[in-house]
Amino acid sequence: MKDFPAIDRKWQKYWAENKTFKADNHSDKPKMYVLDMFPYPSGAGLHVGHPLGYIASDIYARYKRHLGYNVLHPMGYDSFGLPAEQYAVQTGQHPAITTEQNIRRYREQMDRIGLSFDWDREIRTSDLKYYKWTQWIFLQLFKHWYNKKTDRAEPIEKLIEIFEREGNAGVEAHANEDTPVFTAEQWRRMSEKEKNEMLLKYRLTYLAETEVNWCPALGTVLANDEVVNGVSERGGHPVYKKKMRQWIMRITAYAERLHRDLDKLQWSDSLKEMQRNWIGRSEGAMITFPLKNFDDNIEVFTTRPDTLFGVTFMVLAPEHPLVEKITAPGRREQVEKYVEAAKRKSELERMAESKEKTGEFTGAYVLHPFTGKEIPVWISDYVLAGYGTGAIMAVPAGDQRDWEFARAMNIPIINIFEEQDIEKGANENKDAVLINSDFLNGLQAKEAIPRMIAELEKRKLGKRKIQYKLRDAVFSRQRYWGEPFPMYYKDGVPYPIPEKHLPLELPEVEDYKPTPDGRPPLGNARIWAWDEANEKVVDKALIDHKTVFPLELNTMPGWAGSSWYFNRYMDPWNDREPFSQEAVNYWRKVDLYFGGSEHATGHLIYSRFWQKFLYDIGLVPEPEYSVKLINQGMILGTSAFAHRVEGTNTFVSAGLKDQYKTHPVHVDVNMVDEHNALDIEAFRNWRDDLKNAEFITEDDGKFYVTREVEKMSKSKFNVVNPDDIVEQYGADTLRLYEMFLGPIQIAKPWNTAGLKGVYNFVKKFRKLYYDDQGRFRLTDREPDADELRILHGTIRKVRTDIENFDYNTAISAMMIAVNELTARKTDKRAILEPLIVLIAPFAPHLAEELWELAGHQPSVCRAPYPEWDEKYLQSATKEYPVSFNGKMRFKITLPADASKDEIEQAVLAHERTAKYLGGKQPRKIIVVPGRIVNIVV
RNA sequence: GCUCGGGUGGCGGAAUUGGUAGACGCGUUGGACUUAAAAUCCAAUGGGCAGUAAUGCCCGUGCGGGUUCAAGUCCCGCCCCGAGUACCA
Repeated sequence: MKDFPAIDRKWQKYWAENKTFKADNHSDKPKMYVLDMFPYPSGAGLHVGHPLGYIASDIYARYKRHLGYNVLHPMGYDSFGLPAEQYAVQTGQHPAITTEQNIRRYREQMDRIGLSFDWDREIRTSDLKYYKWTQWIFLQLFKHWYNKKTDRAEPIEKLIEIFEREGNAGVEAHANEDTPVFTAEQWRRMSEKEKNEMLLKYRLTYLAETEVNWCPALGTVLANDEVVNGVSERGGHPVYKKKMRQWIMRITAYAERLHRDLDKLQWSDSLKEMQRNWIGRSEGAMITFPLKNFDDNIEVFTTRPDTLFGVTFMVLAPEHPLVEKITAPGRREQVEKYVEAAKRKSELERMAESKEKTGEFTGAYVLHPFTGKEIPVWISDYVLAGYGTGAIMAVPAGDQRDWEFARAMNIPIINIFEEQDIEKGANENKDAVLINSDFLNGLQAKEAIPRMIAELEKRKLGKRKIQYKLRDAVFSRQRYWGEPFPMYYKDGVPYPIPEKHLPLELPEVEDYKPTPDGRPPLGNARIWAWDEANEKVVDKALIDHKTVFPLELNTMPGWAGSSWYFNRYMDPWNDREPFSQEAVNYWRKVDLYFGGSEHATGHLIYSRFWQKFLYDIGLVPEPEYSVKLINQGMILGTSAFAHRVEGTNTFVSAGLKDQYKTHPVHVDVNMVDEHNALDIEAFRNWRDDLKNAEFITEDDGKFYVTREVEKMSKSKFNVVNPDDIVEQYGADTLRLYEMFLGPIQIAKPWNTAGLKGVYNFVKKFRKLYYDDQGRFRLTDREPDADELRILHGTIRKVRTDIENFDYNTAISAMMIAVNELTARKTDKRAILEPLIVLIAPFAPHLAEELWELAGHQPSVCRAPYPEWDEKYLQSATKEYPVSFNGKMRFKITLPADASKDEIEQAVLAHERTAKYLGGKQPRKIIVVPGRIVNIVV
């Protein structure tokens, strides 16, 4: 018998040479698209946690191939990214080289696990042939606008036509807030520059001076999902608000559809909920408050228009554009000081101080739209500039934050709720009955809100409004290692490079750092200007020339390439379009997507947005590319700790540590055995400072460590490398064990000791096919009823479990079957051959080996799963509901072909029946043809 | 704080959605084989009580109530853990 690693190598080589997993774009078989989120190839390589999702999807893909599907199961690399660039800054090595090395390592590790990818379709986002089309899609976004009337993206030419015909008054678009109204005549009189600037306010990707998350340490802006708790997700550096001219994606145009279509998705509740929260849809009203002594109004958004009569003050965000204009001369100094201070604070500081409410009175007043009463206008940083209008109507009786502010600033509070004590806090309960509220008196929020909105709309004081938390996504990064924007600037206005000249290739630079004057790294590129007349990239020294213009210096963010890659896999060789209509109409969408939930508010929302855009412009046939998604949970590390006696170089074993004052030290898990005993010699040699360490051992002379579950990471010395496992036990054992650990959706700790169980199973499984002399042997004898029951019961269980991704219980079922068949010394082909196919998705290497030994063509891909169903139907078990006097009481499980007598006997024997009848004999037991058992008492 | 998950042996986890709780695996204990160890195989393994024994009984799914012939599963009220989010008006 060959050892397992030898079998692995044999079949991995076979699959690669025969392109066993090549998917065809033309097939009569039903199609199945199984996709993993592609990885960023980092320098550290894969640890045992990474392949979890790949193994899970691989099992599904292989299983579906057995069932006769044409399976598309591709893999690639999200290969633009920060680490390669940071490495380049330090060493001067081109990021492409680092990336190439890392990819090679990833590929090697994936191959060793026996993953059935169609490598002919491999894509890399940093590949010229790929990012050509990322740039192309960017240009399409630039060339489209969002028409609210048709609720979809439309070509910008159509908008220009409308402008020329009738101006923009009748246009309902998702456009910038500050877009002025103009007539057709005004439009025609605009200069080219003015026209372009106007159109920019409508385009789905636009250039705008906006407040962005600026991270000085990384030298770049960050999208909202890249800022976590006020610091950068990568590196944890402080993040500040800063105004910059940036490319922005108008994702808010799709907010409603992104929200609405979540209902169509078979994602986990938590994932959908995360996206819902991120989109943050809330229904309410826009209300206009006229300013006293000014021509302007203050507009606010509120979800509680019913509390309008409780307003006692207004609050503007410090950044609100009206602040400067309306501040009274006597208040100017304090207000300016407050605004300055707010600007200087980092996100983190602003959050840290969130407990205490601060603010300043502007000296201005608005008039209450119904009562006409004067209401003071304040500024405070508890109102966010980026949400709603950046201004609120404050109702201290109904909103806790307003209540706190009112208390802090000594502003009066009007109670507008019946029988509610608002001495200690606001009443946010919507069931409270309104008082002091004119025509709303006596109503609850449920009726009062629509009443108030109707009244506001009637009097033209406000209107119904749906507000989203989702903001337009900043798309510019001040980095080198990303897709260049195919844009150049003429007269300060952006122009696209003609599509036929794509890709705009990333230029060489001498230095990957930003330029000395603070421009992005592409500022270091010499050949980086666009010659409009000759339509080519030229030396930027020529920029003085009339037809040569500067190119964009920013690059696209990491999520650009990952927002459409799933479509590219369908037709990755295409160099005339991103993918052919034929291919995309055949594969349509991803049938099953595997990935981590950490992408909920990043990749998974941006890619849905791009898919909807591509759908609008007729490039893809589905508005959602991934209806079914499985989130695999993380595999955690089990860290080991030795306990050092404080102030000494003496370590004390776990059982004795309570007798000393100690602190824990991470120990490399590879130096600890499965009983938690430490290899003291290895530990001493691990680091210089441990050479002379002393050890207080336990009575058995051993030194024990303590264990704790943490994230798997190099710095915690708890990383387990899949290569080591594969080398020792074979790939099949690793695959089975990762799946056996628990449900794939749940985070669970890795424990190498448990491997033994599945390794035994793999060995036992193989042993079934060999006689006592170690010869492969299958006989053609007829199987008996027991053997058939075991086989088909297992087939049923494993099949339903795979369909539900309950791989751990599927493996349990196979373990039971193998134990039972071993006990019976089964050697029949009719039983053991189907079993090979059953285990093949989990343990493909062993399955191939046995399948070949059994005399079949290699590659179990064409094994006849469906044929077995009939046999299964004959021998499977069924559930029989049992009722007492017609009322259903319980169910018994028996073979599907059980006779009437057998069922009667089973019911009588059933312990619970006897219990329920209290020892009485049933008058009669009726077994009805519909397989319902009725007991007449 | 809010939202969504989840609490089952020493451990990872099962339980066909209201029907014999603890499948399967690890670990542990005992046994077989062996000069010995490893490997392998067999048996036991939630807790308690009674019995020489086969076996029988009681208690047990975070806590307290409830519905039901029957609750890990459903309802009400708590406690704890995890994830996301954070002054979103």
